[in-house]
Amino acid sequence: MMQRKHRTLGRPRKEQDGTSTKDTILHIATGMFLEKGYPLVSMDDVAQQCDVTKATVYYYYKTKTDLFTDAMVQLMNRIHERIVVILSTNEPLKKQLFQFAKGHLQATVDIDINSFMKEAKTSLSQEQLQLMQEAEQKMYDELEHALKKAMDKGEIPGSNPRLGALLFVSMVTTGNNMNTVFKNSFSSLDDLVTQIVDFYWDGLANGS
Amino acid sequence: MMQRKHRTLGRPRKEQDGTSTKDTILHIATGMFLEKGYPLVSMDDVAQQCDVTKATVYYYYKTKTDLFTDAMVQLMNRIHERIVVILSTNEPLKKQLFQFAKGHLQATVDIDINSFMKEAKTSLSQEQLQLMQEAEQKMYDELEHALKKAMDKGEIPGSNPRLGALLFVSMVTTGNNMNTVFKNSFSSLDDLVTQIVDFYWDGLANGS
Amino acid sequence: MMQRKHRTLGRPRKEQDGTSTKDTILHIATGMFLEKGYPLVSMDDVAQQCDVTKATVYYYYKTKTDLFTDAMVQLMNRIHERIVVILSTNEPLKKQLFQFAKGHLQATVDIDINSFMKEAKTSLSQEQLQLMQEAEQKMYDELEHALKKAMDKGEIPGSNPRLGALLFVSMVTTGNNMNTVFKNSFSSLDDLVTQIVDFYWDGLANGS
Amino acid sequence: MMQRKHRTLGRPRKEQDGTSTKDTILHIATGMFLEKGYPLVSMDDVAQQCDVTKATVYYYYKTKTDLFTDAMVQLMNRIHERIVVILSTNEPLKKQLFQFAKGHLQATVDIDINSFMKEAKTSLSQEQLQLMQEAEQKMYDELEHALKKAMDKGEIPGSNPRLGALLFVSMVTTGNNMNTVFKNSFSSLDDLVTQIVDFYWDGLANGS
DNA sequence: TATGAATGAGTATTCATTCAT
DNA sequence: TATGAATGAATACTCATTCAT
Repeated sequence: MMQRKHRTLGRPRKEQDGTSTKDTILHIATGMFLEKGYPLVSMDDVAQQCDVTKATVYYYYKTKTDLFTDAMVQLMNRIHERIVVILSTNEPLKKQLFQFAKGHLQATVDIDINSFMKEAKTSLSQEQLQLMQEAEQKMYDELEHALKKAMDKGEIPGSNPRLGALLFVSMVTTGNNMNTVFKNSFSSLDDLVTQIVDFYWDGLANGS
Repeated sequence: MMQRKHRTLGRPRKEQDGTSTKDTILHIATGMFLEKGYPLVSMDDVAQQCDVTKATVYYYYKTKTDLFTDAMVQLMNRIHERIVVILSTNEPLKKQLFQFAKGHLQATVDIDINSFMKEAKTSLSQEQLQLMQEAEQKMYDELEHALKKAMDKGEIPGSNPRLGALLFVSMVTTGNNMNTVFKNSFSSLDDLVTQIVDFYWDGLANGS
Repeated sequence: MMQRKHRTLGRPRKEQDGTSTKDTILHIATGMFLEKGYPLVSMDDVAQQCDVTKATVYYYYKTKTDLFTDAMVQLMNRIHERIVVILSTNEPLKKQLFQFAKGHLQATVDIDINSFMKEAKTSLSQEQLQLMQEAEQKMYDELEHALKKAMDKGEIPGSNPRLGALLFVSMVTTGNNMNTVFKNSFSSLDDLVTQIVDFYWDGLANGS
Repeated sequence: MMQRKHRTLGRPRKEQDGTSTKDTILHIATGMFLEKGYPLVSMDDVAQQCDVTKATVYYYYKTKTDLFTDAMVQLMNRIHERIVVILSTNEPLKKQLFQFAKGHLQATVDIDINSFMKEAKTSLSQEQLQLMQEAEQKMYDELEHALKKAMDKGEIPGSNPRLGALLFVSMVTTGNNMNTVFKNSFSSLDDLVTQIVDFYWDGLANGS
């Protein structure tokens, strides 16, 4: 009862666990934005979840849109890195796609980038939007590049690689939502992922 | 206390253009929700766009979530009807899919049902959520049914028709967003739709 | 204790005394702005003084600057009317000036228009500033006009009437502040007003 | 814990340009207060303009009101000194007044002491208010003294010298504001100053 | 059927101030 | 001497909702 009801004024010592306050905020905020969407996350909420005051959040991020932009860009950069790692192996493309999809679906949160971009468009500054779009592009670029390489190698027939990249991400994202819509149809995550990748690979008309 | 304006009995009042106030509100609100998303549309906004007072909106819709639910359910029902019409023809499945996709892309607004449901989840009552989910299911049911029929007829090989339905909608929806991401790649709407449906049909590995 | 701790929700009856809520707010706000200056009056303060909620204040005045502008313009209009009344008599100019000065000094509050304009300049919109400046000009115009007429009639020698108007108001305003600075020197308000008008009339070098 | 940079003992540290940090802050803050008024200048603003951190400002000035008081007192002292210099010459009073007025008007900023005192009154401590008022009085004392001397010498007729001092300052200050109200009427600063001093000297009824 | 007036709870943001280093 | 981190309280403004008419 006497421990930390009222936090002491001024500056307490740095976090014990080595993570800076700024990173903590960014990390927690990212999760909240993903879970509830930009408009439904208030700075109050973020501060409370981070166990700091709102003023502290504002000390590190000048506006809510700044926090959001930072969170999203950093998130997309992390995804990008994962993509790079996966796609830089010598595995066949289909296996790489499987790994990417599985990783995406394993993330507890539902990362629907498109819906985020839309939500944000109304609120973000031009500059912030551009930052996010650049990070987004980088992700797709990587996938597109891998598809193109596979086409060049003859691994898959030639077609529009950009479209292929976008559609793949959209299908994987949909897989995430499926849990909600009809969870009981798939025995395991692997099963779901396999089916999605197969579908992507073979289309409706060429299934086994 | 008795000053109500004289009014023809029995017949609901109509505006000059034949639409009732209630319908006008629902119609306009639908558009606004689609354009900006649930949290960014205020009852004030709706009232203003409808050229009535906020109180009038509340006269017809008890809460904002009621308005939203009604709007979305009605929208999905309309889409459902359209699907029914398209899928009840004797055309080959692929052509039907093309027609559906094209209709979807022609709608100026970007109907990303999944992101909508997520946005709303926090705010809606259990009952309202269920209403919306039922309407959503009905849409997918129809598509799924058509896929199953095509499988039965041997038009396409057998596979998970539910998954097929979901993925098709996700791909078409993605097509809507493409304008933003890389607008310049397609000569026309038909071109885009064709490519998406082809991709859906043949997959990555079976392109022409 | 049970009477009006929590004011009932919804809309209570119109004010008993016939003044509309909007007027009450404007009136009270005017006094507060005059007393403390624009930045030191918060919308919360205003609401509290008016015994309504902040939301009610915003119901009538969309922004704080709107409220301020309205308050100042209305105030200057009132002063303008008083000037018109006083200057439209057939009394000699000096007596008219005396009456104006006395009325100004009798107002409990210290109306230092110049300082208000300065304070406001940072916060107001171009449009709002213009509204205030127009109201201000109208006041000075009236005085200037009276001076010019007196010059034409030969009541006073010709000189810059605009400058004369501005300086007169500045001197009268200073009289208001004198209470603070050296209150004990004047036996009565009439005494102070007389001395100021005399000074204005005769200057430093032509005193009795 | 011992890492203080080596430092010459005894002599207070100076910036390259010879002004101490404390003086820099005071100087810059003075300008900001004059330009925007007490409430509209934040400690953050001051720190930023001074290119130090807020904590540094607080290192030298315990509170914002302290900073303000110091700034204003020092400013009034400087003005006082200037008055002393001007009034201690053997020039005729009218010429001295002209010089004072011109100096006042040349200062880019609009020093309306009265409005400043009012703005501050709510925030300052009793002690701080007294400090400022003393500095203010000293200024007026000097002018009053000069007027009295001129009366004693018969240079001007006898009248209330305190009132004369106050009104003079008020008229000169008004001159400063005139730029805004009707800028185009005066060919030059000298012209404006001359007219004001003439008006002060001769009054409305004794112009040339 | 429709509305004007009012509200309580929130939302983003700012600010003076403190304190350990 | 100087600062980076943190805070509590305020500030302007919004919004879903209610109710008497």
